[in-house]
Amino acid sequence: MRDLFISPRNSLLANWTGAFEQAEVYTSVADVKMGKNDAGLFWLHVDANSQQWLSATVVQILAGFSNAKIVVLANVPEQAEAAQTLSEGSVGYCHAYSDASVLLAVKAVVSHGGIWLGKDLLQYLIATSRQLVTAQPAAVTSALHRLSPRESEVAQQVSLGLSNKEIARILNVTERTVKAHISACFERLGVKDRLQLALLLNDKSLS
Amino acid sequence: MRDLFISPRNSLLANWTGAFEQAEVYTSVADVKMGKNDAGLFWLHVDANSQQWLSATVVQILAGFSNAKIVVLANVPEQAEAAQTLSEGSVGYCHAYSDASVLLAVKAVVSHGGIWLGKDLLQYLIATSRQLVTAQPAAVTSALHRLSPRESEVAQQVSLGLSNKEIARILNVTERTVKAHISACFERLGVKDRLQLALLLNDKSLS
DNA sequence: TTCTTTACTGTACTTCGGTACAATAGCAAT
DNA sequence: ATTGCTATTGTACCGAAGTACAGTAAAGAA
Repeated sequence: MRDLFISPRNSLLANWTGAFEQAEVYTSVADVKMGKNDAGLFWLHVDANSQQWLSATVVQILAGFSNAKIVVLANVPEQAEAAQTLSEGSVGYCHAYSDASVLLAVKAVVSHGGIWLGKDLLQYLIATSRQLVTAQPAAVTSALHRLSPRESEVAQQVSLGLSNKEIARILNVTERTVKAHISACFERLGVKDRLQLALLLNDKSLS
Repeated sequence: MRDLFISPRNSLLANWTGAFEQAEVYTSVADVKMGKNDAGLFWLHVDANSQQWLSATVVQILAGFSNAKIVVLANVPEQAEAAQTLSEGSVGYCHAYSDASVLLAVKAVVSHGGIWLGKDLLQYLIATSRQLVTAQPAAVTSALHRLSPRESEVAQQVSLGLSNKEIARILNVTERTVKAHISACFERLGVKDRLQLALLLNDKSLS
């Protein structure tokens, strides 16, 4: 099966030819020469905010080639976009910077009739689906419960966007103490910096 | 990675040993002898109406073996059961009568950090999730529209918690360029650091 | 009493984020 | 042709964030 990469830019070309020696790269579907019934795997490389182009391109490919399969490579993976494009007929959605071994696995799955999604996205789908059936308590509270009272307090201020200095002033302790609490939060919640802590406590984390 | 089949009966033994010569078959997790940090792929064979046993077993395995992965083989696949067990930490769910080639594919996927689901289940998940992930809040899209395409892309990666270095690698530009885009975002959106940018794009406006 | 957890602080250090000066180049509109 | 926006990169610098390796003090559980 031919591998046809449709990309507005060439930044990831090396990655693709590394995965598939026969990879063909185009900037537009219109450039593709292929029989209506030939089998082809289209890899659509999309930037953020390209939903319209993506949508139109998927329709165009599926209308023009009856045995085409489409996998979307997203620079900025997003659940809504994934759901949209999969419902329009794509059979895969993953990070654009996935390395060669992943691309090979994706091809193996979709060429056998499967659908490929990244782990984060899948778990998100599973989690949200379950919410529809059983309204679960927020994961946020369980995260906060793994912290000591003071740590929890500091964590919440971090998640509002306050700096260490500001938090220290508010709590009337030294900045060093704030750092100590924050480091403890990172350790206990398994995150690596204050931004990820904030995302976690704002319940925007996918992992 | 060892393949450990946990099954109440031996009816499918031949199938498994056909797929994995080294397959080990047990009737209970308690019989498994394995170091706490050894890597192992547990295949749990479940009948219909075994949700409780399944749930308990998954928890037991994940608690006892830190590098274990779990795939559920269901005699009677069911969406609710799949969603349940996947949310508890399983990384695969498929038909117990899947043939050897499928089992090998499943192993390939999960050993690379993926999740294996059948197509029906996936589409169910996508369909239900779409109801939840409709449109982004207007404030977010209007914020993104005040940025150039590249800036918007970078901003969204920031709001996922990525570091400058990671973003640079993904976009295949230098860290300096990423910094330039991010600074431009700050200026245009009137925020002062990446954390507030992330909160803004996650629609958690500051109080 | 000893052990554990929590809260707090100090010094020194490295890394990361962000800004201040730039500059080059493409592309589109006037 | 000039103007303006976008994308890119460079060097240098400063301050914030975070870690390493400490220590003190109080309270509650064993």
